[in-house]
Amino acid sequence: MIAAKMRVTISDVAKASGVSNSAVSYALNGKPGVSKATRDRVLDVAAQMGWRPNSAAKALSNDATHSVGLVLTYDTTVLSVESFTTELIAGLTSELEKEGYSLLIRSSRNQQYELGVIKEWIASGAVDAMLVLNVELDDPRITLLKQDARMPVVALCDPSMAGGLPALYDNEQDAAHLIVDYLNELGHIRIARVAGPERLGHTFIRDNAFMEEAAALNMTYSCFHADYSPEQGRRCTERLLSLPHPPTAIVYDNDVMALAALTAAKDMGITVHDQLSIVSWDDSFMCEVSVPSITARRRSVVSQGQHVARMLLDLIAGRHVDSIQETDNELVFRDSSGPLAG
Amino acid sequence: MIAAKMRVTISDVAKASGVSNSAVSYALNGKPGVSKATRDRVLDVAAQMGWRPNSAAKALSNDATHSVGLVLTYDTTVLSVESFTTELIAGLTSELEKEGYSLLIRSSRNQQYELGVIKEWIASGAVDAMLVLNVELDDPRITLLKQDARMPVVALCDPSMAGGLPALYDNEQDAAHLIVDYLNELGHIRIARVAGPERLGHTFIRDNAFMEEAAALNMTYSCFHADYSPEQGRRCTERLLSLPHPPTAIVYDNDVMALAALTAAKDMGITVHDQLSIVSWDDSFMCEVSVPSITARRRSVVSQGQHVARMLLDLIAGRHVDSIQETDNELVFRDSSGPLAG
DNA sequence: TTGTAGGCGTTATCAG
DNA sequence: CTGATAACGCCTACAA
Repeated sequence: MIAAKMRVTISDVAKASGVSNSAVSYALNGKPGVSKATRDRVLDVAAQMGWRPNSAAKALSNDATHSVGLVLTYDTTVLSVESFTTELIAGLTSELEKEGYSLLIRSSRNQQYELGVIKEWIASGAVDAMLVLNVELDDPRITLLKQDARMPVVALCDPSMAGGLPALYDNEQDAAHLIVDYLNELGHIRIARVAGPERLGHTFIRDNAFMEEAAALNMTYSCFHADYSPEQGRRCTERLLSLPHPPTAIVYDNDVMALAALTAAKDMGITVHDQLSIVSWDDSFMCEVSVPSITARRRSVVSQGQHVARMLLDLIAGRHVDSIQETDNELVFRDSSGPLAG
Repeated sequence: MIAAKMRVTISDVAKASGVSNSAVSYALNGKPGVSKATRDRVLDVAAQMGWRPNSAAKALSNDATHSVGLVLTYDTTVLSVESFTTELIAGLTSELEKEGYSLLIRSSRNQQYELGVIKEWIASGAVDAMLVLNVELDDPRITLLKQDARMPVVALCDPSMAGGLPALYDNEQDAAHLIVDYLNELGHIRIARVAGPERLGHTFIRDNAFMEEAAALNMTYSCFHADYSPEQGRRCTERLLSLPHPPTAIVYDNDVMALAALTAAKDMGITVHDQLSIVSWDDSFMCEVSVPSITARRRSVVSQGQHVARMLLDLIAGRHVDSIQETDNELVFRDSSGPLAG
C-alpha cells in the first residue's frame, strides 16, 4: 500500500516551495496577496508537481460545483427524437466548456421521479443550475423550482408556461404561420396535423397557433395527437386519410412521424407531393434523404443548446436573465409538398 | 439577506434531535453505533427538516463523487451518428441511475483537448470512473489511462486496442461474416464497403474481417474510407459505381451513409435491390422507413450502454472486471438487398 | 450506546 | 506581503 494515493494537494505545494498554505492558494488563483516573485515560484512548483485543484474540496469551499444539471426522461419521447437530444447536448456542452463547466445528466422514467432528482439537486448542491425540458401544462417541476428559488433554472418552453422562470423559446406562432401560409398558397384547403403529446406545453401552443391561422385563411384544420413514435405517426396518417373529406396536406410535429407517414401514404396508394403534401415541424438528416425528401421547418437545436448554456452561465454569475425568443424560423422546401393537384 | 442560505446540515439535525453529530451520521447511513430508538428519531427529524447530504462534502470526505465521466468529441463523427450517442447515453444513465450515479459530460474538439480533460479528471477526482469512445490505433488516451492507473476505465473498443483496460466490444468478425456470407449467398461476387475513418480502431478491425471473409469466398472486395457524413457516403458511392467493374453490393459503416447511397444510386439511374444491394452496419429507424428500406445489422446500443455502466460500477466497487464481448449480432433483411440479377 | 476530535483540500479571515 | 486559523459538511476512529 505504498503509492496508491498520490494526490498533490496545496499543502504539498506549499511545503515544496517553502511558503504558507494560503500564499499558495492566492498565487494559484491569481489573487493579490503575494509578491510576484513567490507567485511565479509557486506556480512553477505547482506545475512541476502536477497540482490540480480537488474538485470536491473546491466545491465544498465555494459552494459551486461548476456543473449544470439535466434530467432525461425516457418515456417514448426521448428516443424518438434522438436528434434533438444529441444536438441539444452538443450545443450545451460546447458552450459550457468555454467556462469549464460540465453537464451532469441523470435519467428518469417519469415526472415524479424527476421531481425527486430536482429536489435532491436543490438540497445537495450537486449542480449550480439546471434546465427543464418538455414542460407540460401546470408542470410540477416549474412549481417546485419557483417556490424554492435556490436553484437557477432555464426552461425550454413558452414563457406562458415557465411561470416567470427565464425561458428560451421558439416562435411557434411564426412557424405555424409560415407553414400554414405556405400550404395555403399552394392551394390547399383541408389541412391536418399530427401533433405531439397533448400534455406538452409546446404542443398546446402549436395547437392554438395552427387553429387560428387555418381559421383566418378559411382552411379546414383537424388535428390528432400522438406520441412522436413512427407507429402512431403511421396510424394517425391512415386515420386522417380515411376521413370522408381527407386533408390534402398534413403537418407532423416531428420528423420521425413525417417519415412514417411517407410509407403509410404509399401503402394506401396515395402519392405524396401530387395528392398529399407532407411537412415536418422538425428538420433532420432524415428529411433530406428520404424519398421523397420532406419539406421541413429548420431550426438549429445546437445553437439553442448554446443559448441555454449562455443563459445558465449568466444566471450562475448572478446576472439577470430575461426570456429569449429564438428567431431562426425557416422552411426548407423539398419534394414532399407541392401545389394541390386539380 | 435573511433566508438565502437555508441548507440543512447534519449538525442542524443533531441539534434538533438532541444527539451528537456522529450519532446522526451513523443513523443516516444505516451504520451500527446507535440504538434503534435514537436512529428512528434522528431519521424522523432529518426527514422533517428535509435533510439531504451535501454532495461536495460527501465527495470530499469519501473521495467519491458518484459520477461517471464521458467526453464527447464533436468532430464530424458525433453529430452524424446521433442515434448512437443518444442510445448510449440512454443506456448508460438508466443503469447508473440504479445506484444513484450520474453521468458527467464534457465536450471536446479534438483528442488533444480530451487528453487534458482526462488528466484533469484524474487529478481533480471529479469522476469516479470514465469510459472511452472511438478508440483509435495507438490511442494516447489509452496510453495515459494505463500508465496512470488511478482512474477506473472501460473502453468501448476491441480488446486488442484497449491495452489491457477492460473493454466492451462487438464481435465485428462475426458481423462481417454474417454480412459477407449473406451477400455471397445472394450471388454477389464483387462487393465493396464504405467504411468509417481509417484511424478508428473498429474500422481497422472491420477492414481486416471483411477482407479475409471476402477472400475466403473468392469475392472481389474494395473499400473506401469516409467520415460517416452523408456527403462522403454519397461521393464514395458514386466513385464505387463508376469503377470499370463496379460492385453489385455495398456495405456502409453507418446508417447515414447508407441512406445517402440510396439517393446517389437513384441519381445514377441504378436500381437498389435489383442492380445494387445496400447493407448498413448500423440499424436505426431511418433504415426502416427509407424507401427502399435498408438491410442492416442490428445491435442494441442501449443495452451496450447498460453493460458499460455495469462494468464501470463494478470497477468502482473494486470488483475485477474482464472485457466482455457483445453477442447480439443479427441481420435485419429489408428491401435494399437482394439476389444478383441475371 | 454515545460524544469528541480530527481529517478530507480549499478558500477566506485576521493577525503579524 | 505573509502565515496561522477557522470554516465548508461529512465521515470515522477513539474515548467516555
